[in-house]
Amino acid sequence: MRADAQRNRERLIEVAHAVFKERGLDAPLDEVARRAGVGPGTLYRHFPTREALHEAIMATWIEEVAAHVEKAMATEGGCREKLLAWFEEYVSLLTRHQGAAAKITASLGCQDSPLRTKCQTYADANESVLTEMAEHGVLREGVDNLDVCRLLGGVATMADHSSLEAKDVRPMLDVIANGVLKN
Amino acid sequence: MRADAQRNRERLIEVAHAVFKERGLDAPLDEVARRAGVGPGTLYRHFPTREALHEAIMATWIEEVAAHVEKAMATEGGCREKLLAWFEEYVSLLTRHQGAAAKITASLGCQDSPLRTKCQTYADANESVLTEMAEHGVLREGVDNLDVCRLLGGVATMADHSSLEAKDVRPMLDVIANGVLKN
DNA sequence: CAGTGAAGCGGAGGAAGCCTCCGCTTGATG
DNA sequence: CATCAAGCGGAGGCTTCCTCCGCTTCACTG
Repeated sequence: MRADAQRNRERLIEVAHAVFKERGLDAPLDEVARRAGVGPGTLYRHFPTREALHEAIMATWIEEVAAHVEKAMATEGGCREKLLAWFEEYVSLLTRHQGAAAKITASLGCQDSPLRTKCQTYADANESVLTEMAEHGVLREGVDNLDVCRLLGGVATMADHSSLEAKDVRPMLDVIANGVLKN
Repeated sequence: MRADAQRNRERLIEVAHAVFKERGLDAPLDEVARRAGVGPGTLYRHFPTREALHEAIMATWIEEVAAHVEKAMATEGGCREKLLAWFEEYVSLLTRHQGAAAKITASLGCQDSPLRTKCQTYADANESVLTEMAEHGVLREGVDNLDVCRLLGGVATMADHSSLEAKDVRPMLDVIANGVLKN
C-alpha cells in the first residue's frame, strides 16, 4: 500500500472513532470523510461498508477484553461477585459507543457478518468465565454461552437506548446471575 | 374533524400497518403516504412524527394485551410454566413489527415519550403477573417490574435483530425465570 | 341552493445522507 | 527524470425526510 493511502487509512480510523463516540455508530459517513479531510470516495475505497469501518474501530477494543476478564475475576468475594463483576465489564465494553451493543450482539449467531470475529472475542471471553464457574460447580446445568451473551447483549442494548447508569443495570444483571448460578 | 380528514386518517393508519409489517417500523413514510393515495403533507399533518404514527398503530394491539395475560395464566402446570408462557407472549407481542421491541422498551423509563401509554400497558400486564407470582410466594424478594420488563425487552430486541425463533428464545426466558423465581 | 370562510389537501422542492464514477494527481520505481 | 498504476476528490444521482403554500373541498348560513 502506498504511504499516502496508509496515512489516510489511519487518519480515517482515528476520526471515525471520534465521530462515532460523539454521534453513535450511525453517524453520517460523509462527516467522517469531511473531518478527516478526504473525499467520500476515499473513505468508501478504504471501507466499502459502514460495518467495515466499525470493525476497524473495534479492533482496538478487542485487545483489552482479556484484561477485563482478569480484572473481573480478581474481584474480592465468591463466584457470584466475580460473575457480576464480569457481567458489568461485559455490558460496559458493549456500550462504549452508542448503537454498538445491538450491532455486535446481532452478529453473534451469524457466520457471515463482518463483525463476527469481534463478537466472537466477547463470546469467548464470556465462555471462559462460565467455564470457570462450572469448574467451581456453581453453574446450573444446561446454561448455554450463546444465550448468556444474548441476554447480556440485550441488557446492554436497553442500557444504550435508555441511557441507563450502572446502578440501573445492576439489578438486571442480578437476575441473570440468579438464573445462571445454582443457589 | 371534517369527514374527508377522518377518512384519510383511518386510511393512513391502515396502510401504515401494512407497510410497517412488511418493512419494519423504519419504513419510509413517503411510501405510506403514496400507498394511501395522499400527499406527504397530509400524512405529516395527521402524524407530525414517526412516533405518532407508531402510537396510532399500536393502539390496536393494546386491547389484546389483557387477553394474552389470561391466556398465559391459563397454562397447564405450576407457576413456573405460567410465568414462562407469559414471557413468551410478552416477547411475541413486542416482536410483531420489526424494530418495535427496542422502541417500546426504550420508552419505558421516560415520561415524555409519545409511546409511554403503550409501553405502560405492557408494564402493567407484566406487573399483574409478577404480583400473582408473589401472592403464591414463589417470587424472589426485591424483583422489580421495570427490570423484568427491560430484560424481556432486551430478549425481544435480540430476537428481532437476529430473527430468532421461539425455540431459540426459550432458553433465555428460562434463565430469567430462574432468576426471578425462588427455587 | 348559493355563497363564504376555514379546514384540509397535494406535491414541489430544499436539505441531508448514501454511494459511485471518472478525470486528475501523486508516490514508487527503474 | 520519466512513467504509470495506485490513489484521490468531489460532482452528482438516488432516496428519504419534512415544510410550505397555493388550490380545493367541506360544512355551515342565510
